[in-house]
Parts: sequence; structure tokens; C-alpha cells
Amino acid sequence: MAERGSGAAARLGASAGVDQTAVRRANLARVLDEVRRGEVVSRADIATSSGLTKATVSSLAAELIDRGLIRETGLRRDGAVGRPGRSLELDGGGITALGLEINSQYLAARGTDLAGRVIVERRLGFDAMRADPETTLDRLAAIAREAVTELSGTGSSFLAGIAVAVPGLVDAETGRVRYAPNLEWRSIPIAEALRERLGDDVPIVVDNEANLSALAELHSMPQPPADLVYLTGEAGVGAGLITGGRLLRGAGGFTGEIGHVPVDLDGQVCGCGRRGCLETKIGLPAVLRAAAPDLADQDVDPQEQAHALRQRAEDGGPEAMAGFDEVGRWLGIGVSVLVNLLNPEVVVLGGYLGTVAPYLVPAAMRELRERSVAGDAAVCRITASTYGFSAAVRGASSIVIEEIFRDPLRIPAAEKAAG
Amino acid sequence: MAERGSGAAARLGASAGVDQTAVRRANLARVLDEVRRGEVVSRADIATSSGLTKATVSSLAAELIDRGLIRETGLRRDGAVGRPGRSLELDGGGITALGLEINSQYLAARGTDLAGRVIVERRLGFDAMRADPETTLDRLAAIAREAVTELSGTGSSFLAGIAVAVPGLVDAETGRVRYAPNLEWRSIPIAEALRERLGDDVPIVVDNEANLSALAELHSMPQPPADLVYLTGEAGVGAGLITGGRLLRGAGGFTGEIGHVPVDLDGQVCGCGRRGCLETKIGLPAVLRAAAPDLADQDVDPQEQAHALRQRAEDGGPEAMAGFDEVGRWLGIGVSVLVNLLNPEVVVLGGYLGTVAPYLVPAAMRELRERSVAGDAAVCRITASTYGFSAAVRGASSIVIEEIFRDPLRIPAAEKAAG
DNA sequence: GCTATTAGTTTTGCCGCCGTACTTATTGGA
DNA sequence: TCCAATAAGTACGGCGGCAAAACTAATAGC
Repeated sequence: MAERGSGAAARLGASAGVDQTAVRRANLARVLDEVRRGEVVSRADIATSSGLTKATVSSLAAELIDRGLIRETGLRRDGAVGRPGRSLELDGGGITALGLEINSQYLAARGTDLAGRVIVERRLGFDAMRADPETTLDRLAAIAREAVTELSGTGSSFLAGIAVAVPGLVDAETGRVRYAPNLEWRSIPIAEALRERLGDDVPIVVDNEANLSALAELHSMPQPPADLVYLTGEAGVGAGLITGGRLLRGAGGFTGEIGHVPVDLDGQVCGCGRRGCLETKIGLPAVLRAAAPDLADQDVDPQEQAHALRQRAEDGGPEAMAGFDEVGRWLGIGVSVLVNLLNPEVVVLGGYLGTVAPYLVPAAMRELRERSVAGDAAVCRITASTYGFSAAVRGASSIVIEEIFRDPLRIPAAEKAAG
Repeated sequence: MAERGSGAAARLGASAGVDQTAVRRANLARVLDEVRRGEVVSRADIATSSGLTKATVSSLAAELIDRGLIRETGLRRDGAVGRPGRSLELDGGGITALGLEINSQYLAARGTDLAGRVIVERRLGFDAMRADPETTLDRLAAIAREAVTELSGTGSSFLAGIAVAVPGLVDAETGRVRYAPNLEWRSIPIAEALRERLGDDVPIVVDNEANLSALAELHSMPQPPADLVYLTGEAGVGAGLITGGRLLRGAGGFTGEIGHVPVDLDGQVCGCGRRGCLETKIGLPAVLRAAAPDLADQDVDPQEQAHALRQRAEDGGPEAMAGFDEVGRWLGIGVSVLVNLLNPEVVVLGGYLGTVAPYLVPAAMRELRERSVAGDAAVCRITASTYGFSAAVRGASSIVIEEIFRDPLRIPAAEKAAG
């Protein structure tokens, strides 16, 4: 038995009775999803695996083809008797999505088509802390415009949306950044600002960098788990939480703030003014102090610091190894909090934590195994990010694509040729 | 834009294409929900508030009446011009649900009808730790049988399901208790055992006590929030987490285990063997030691201890007040972890924490406000449980009822009179 | 008793899935 | 070469279910 009632829908108050277009929508999504995840699929395959009839699948496939989402490739000749199936695959070359990222060190853009093929990729070093928000947004809009041009370059294409990743607390409903410590931004209406600069014919959404990275990592897996935690570490430490297959957003969108969970009340003073926050134990500055003191205090790109740190680990100096072991233990303590509360299937380490993951995970796993209340049943694996520092932009572009997979009707049908 | 794709459904693999009965189901649920939450509602009211047409609502209402879920009461005479509406209200006198609870100190049962009217209520002191699981389940089954008889006593009624609350880690999929520390149970297949004893014509589900309490508290609110945390304190400390309107279950169902989050690594040794778990700070034994040392170490019902403790607080002795202040601070630290990670709208204190809530909340709120990373925007209210120690059984019976509200088609339609 | 107003039902139409029958394309054996 | 056998995909009728509009029903106010 499940929980809640018609819940969220009902609380939205008025409007929105369900009609059969909802059925169509769900089944279109179902077929599209089936095409995406199978390498070679025929209508008949989809019919058996989805429980829909062949006739219905035919009609759904025809509509998806009409909207440019899938296409027929050749016949499937596998030597079996009977009429060979006509295999379907993702089309979507004309359907594009743009992801943007604002980071304290750089601005980035990534444009893909429906199948995830990268069409544009830009990354521009930019010190957002020295520039004011207006200037930063001007630069970002300029990059976005270039990217949009390139996306539409190869013929008539449909830009489905733009998503922006920001390192801070974001109100995803309104697309406003409430507070971004590394940028020193407070209450900046990003979505609105970009709509002013780019026009409002394309939907623009804004979300937290950790949330989007979590989605990117989720979709990088062959069998995406329903419960995943993405833990990112740079200057600060944050988490993107996916539970029950969806992002956990909470009442105001302020979730995953694990950096300031107190783990050692007598520990060092944190930037937030309190003592012993997890960040003071596993944040990049802390690790540099512990494992490579000579690299600390340099005002360089965290990504470069992470690589230097990894180099140090590979060299295997005793100081570095002891430092990593210590940090790994604290990481395990932090992860154990997440595991005991959320019971994820996997914890993905991003940012610098991902870069040096091999040197942290053993100690972390030891600590985690010891601290898991539910015992081995709840102990999950801890893996390094597959996308590293590009996870956030990837998440941004993929969230746009995923929305199409959730509701294929967003893509307009091809116009009927007259006469 | 939303996250994930067709996600969960797709991962379930085969079967389940969506057809129009899904639409019917959703709209029946919508209408039923509307009737439940409005005091007086006519079909026309529902049509305007739901966006469905009057004709559709009429048809839906007729079906709900046919299934005995709602009924027409008189006309609505409010002096307005026009034909008066025929008001609808919940019927469901013939539809019943049974909640059971296994606690280390007692066994309980609670049977209600669809509208939540209590028909049976039993509570039997029982020391489950001294009895073995078989005996306990025999006793529980006996109570359940009595309750079922009483439920069906008043004419032909339909028992929609049985739910069991257990203080421990539960695999809700299979209805098996994996580990219940206070009962010293390991891997007991509760659902199966009850099906053997009661027959398997009624669906039986098993869930964690904190989860069910969280649902009970959620439904006790006039405007149920989408994100709520229920924090229970007796011997141990646990949480039931509701996010996005649904229970957060995690990969294996082991969520909300906040009792052993380390908050003071140099603190006292906990029952789990580690130091400074939250439980050692705000568990009932700890509080008794801090605020009323003379009450500690007594092997009595926690509920009585809680009341004695509250009495102590009302008397206002300085020792007690200082103790409560200290515990309140640690409670605030624990809650801050939940708030920074999950950003709930409200935290409900259950168990003894609810009993003495007024004496803990001020200090806890102070600590929380100071530790909320997102500032005041994320600070939530902390309230005392409305149901106290009966929340779990209530949750158990209500989860059965809620499932009907989610899918009214579970209730069979009235048989057509022949000829 | 007539009109305006609001509630609820009936009718018709359309959408979308299902079941069945049919067409198409292939293998393999006579 | 031709004819099963087999499987893929399509065409068509049927039915469930919602929408829109027309219609009937019940009330207040004049």
C-alpha cells in the first residue's frame, strides 16, 4: 500500500482534471523510453515489453516519428523466421537543449540534441567573484547566444529549453538564486535576467549545481538507481539527493546542505562561524592542509588543485597517505549520516572528492560499514563521479532532455504539407 | 522542468501500459478527495474546483455512491437563488480498516471506517521482549480476530486491509522485520505469519512505527504539508520522513535512522558501541538522567516516565529546567541536520519528546535558527505530536484508508439486483 | 405565475486503447 | 518453385471515458 492521497495534485488547488491526453502522454513517453534504452527495438518488441497492443504501439510510434523524436532504421535481419521487424531508434537531431553553468571560476555552456550528442561545448575562465552579477549575466547570455546559433546552425532545429546550474541555494520555482556564498550573490533572479537578455520564447530553469550533477550522474548509469546521493566537494561541500527516482527538493528547495552538519563540536572554526562542520574536515582547503600543506593557501582553480592533490597521492608520500586516510574517515562519517537517513543505493563523489576518490574510499567504507545502523543491508557503494567537474553543465542540458522524455508532447508535430 | 523520466514505472520492466481506467481512477480519487476535504460539497462545486465538467463529475459521483464511498445528504439550502445543490459527504460506514501495533510494552489495535470513525480500539500491556515472536504474533492475531469481528459486527462490511506498525527496520515490500532492537527480533516475516493466522483474503502490510506515525501526523493537519519530519523519542530515537508528499523509503526501506548520528564524538558510549550518538543526548534515558535522575533506571512504561517527566517540568524545579534546556539544545542540533538535508516544512515531535515538547522547543528553535544554512528561509516550525503515543496505530489504520482514497476502485461496486 | 439563476442529466462527439482480422515479409521444407 | 509456418505491422470496429452543449429541475425574487 502506498502513502498519501492524490496529494500534490490536490494541493495545487483548482483545475487539472485528468483526461485521455494524459494517457496518450504517458504511453508516448513509455514507447520513447523503450526506444532509448534498447539498442535495437521493433514495434513488436515494445508491444510485448510494455503490455500495449501492437496496434497501439504502431500509432504511438507513428506520432513519435511525426514529431521527429524517433526514426525507422533498416529492417532487422537476424535470420529468424517470420517477417523481420523494422527497428526504431532515437532521432532528435533537430531537437536541442542548452545547459549553462555559473561557477566562481568559469562560465560554461553545453548544447546537445535529443540523443545526447554534444553539438556545442564552451568553457570560459571567468572570475565571477570580482565581477558583479549584471556583468556575469551579460557574459553568460553572450555565451548562450553563441551556443544557440551553433545549435540551430545545422538546419531547422527546435530548442526545447535552457537550464542553468548555480553553486548556491536556488528557488527552482522562480529561478532565483537566494544565496550563493562562493559568488557572494544574494537574491538574484537569474531566470528573469536571462529571459530579458535572450527573449522569453524558450523555457529557462535554474537549479542548484549539486542537484543537476546528481541527475547527470544518475543518467550516466546503465540502470539508474531510484535512490542516489551526489556529494560534491570543492571549497564547500554539498549534496544532491535523489530519492524515489526524483530530486528531493524540500519545502523551499534548500536540501542537501550537508557541509555544515556538525561532526566535531570541538573542531576547527568553519567559515560559517560554528565549529567542526563537515566542511572543515573534508572541504578542499582542509584536505590540502592535511595531505599537501604546501599546495594550500594558493588562490588557484580548485580543479587544478584537485589534480595536484591526486598527483601527490599517486606519488604515495607518507604524509599524503596519512592525510587521505584521515579525510577518508571523516568522509565516511559524513556519508554514514546520509546513509542512515536516506538509505541510498549509491553515493557518487564529485568535485575534488571524485578526483581523489580511490585514496579516500577505503577508509570511508570502513567507517561507513561500522556506522550503518541497518548493518550491511544498508551499506551502499561509494563511487567516483563519471563526469568530474563537468557534471553540473551536463546535468543542466540533460534535465531539459529528460523533460522531453517525460512529456514528448512538448515537441510540436511536423506541419502537414498542404494539398 | 521535472526530473527523471518515466523512471520507476519503466524500471519495473514489463507490463502495465496506461489505459483509460487510469484516468477514471485518478478522477474518482480526485472527486472523493474533494468530498473529504470540503465540509459541504455539491457536484457543481467539485466541477468548478476540479476543472472537470458537471457531467463527468455526476458520473464519477454516481460510481462512488454505488461503491459506498460517498452518499447524498439533503439539499443545500443557503438562500441563494437557483436550484440548490445536493450535498455529498463521505459514507464508507461499511468500509473498514484495521491498524495493529507491536510495541515492546504493549500490543494495540484500532479499527476505523472510511471516514476515520473509530469502531474498535484495544490496547493490551504485553512484554514482547520476554515472550518469543511466535507467542507475540499469536496474541496479536487473537486481538486482530476480535477486532475484525467487531468491525464486521454492524452489518455487512468490507475490510479493506490490515497494517502493522513495528518498532524496527522493516522491509515493507515483503512485510518482514529485519531488525527490531527493542524487541530483539531479527528477520521475522510478520506479514506472512499473520496471513497464516488470519487467512490471506485481506491485504496485510507492515511498516516502521516512525513511518506510520509520520503519516498519522501528516493527515491530522488541515493542510498536509508535502515535506514533514516526524521525530520520535523513547528508548531510541528515530524519524519518519515525508518528502514531496510521500514516505521516503530509500533503497531498502532503512531511512530515518537519526538516533546514531554522531553529534559529540567525545560523548558517552551509546548502546550501539560508538560515542556521542544523538540518542545518548536526547533519548529518554539520557533525559531522565539530565532532568530527573531519580526517575531513571526504572523499568517502567516509557509513557508513564514521560508523564512523570512532564510533571517535573511543570513543577519547574531548577534542575529539571536546566536539564530540559540542555536536551533542547541537542534536539536543535539533531533537527538542524534534518532541516539542512531535507528542508521540511514542519518537524513533529512524537513519543516522550512530544509530551515534554513545550520545555524543549524554545532551546531547540534557538539552536536551529543558528544552524540553518539557508537562514530563516529554511527554518521550520517544531510542533508536538497531536496523537502522542497512539500515533503509530493511527498511522497503521490510516494508511489502509489512504490507499482507498488513492484508488477508490479497490472497493467493489454494489452487486446489481437481479431482474 | 413568470423570469433569472443555478444544479444536475442526457446526448452527441471525439480521443485513445483493445481485440480481431488482415496484409506483408521472411524462413524453410516439399 | 511453391507453399506452409511464423512473425511484424496495419485496418477496423468496439468500448470506456471526458467534453460540450442542450435540456430538465428546483429554487429566489418579483
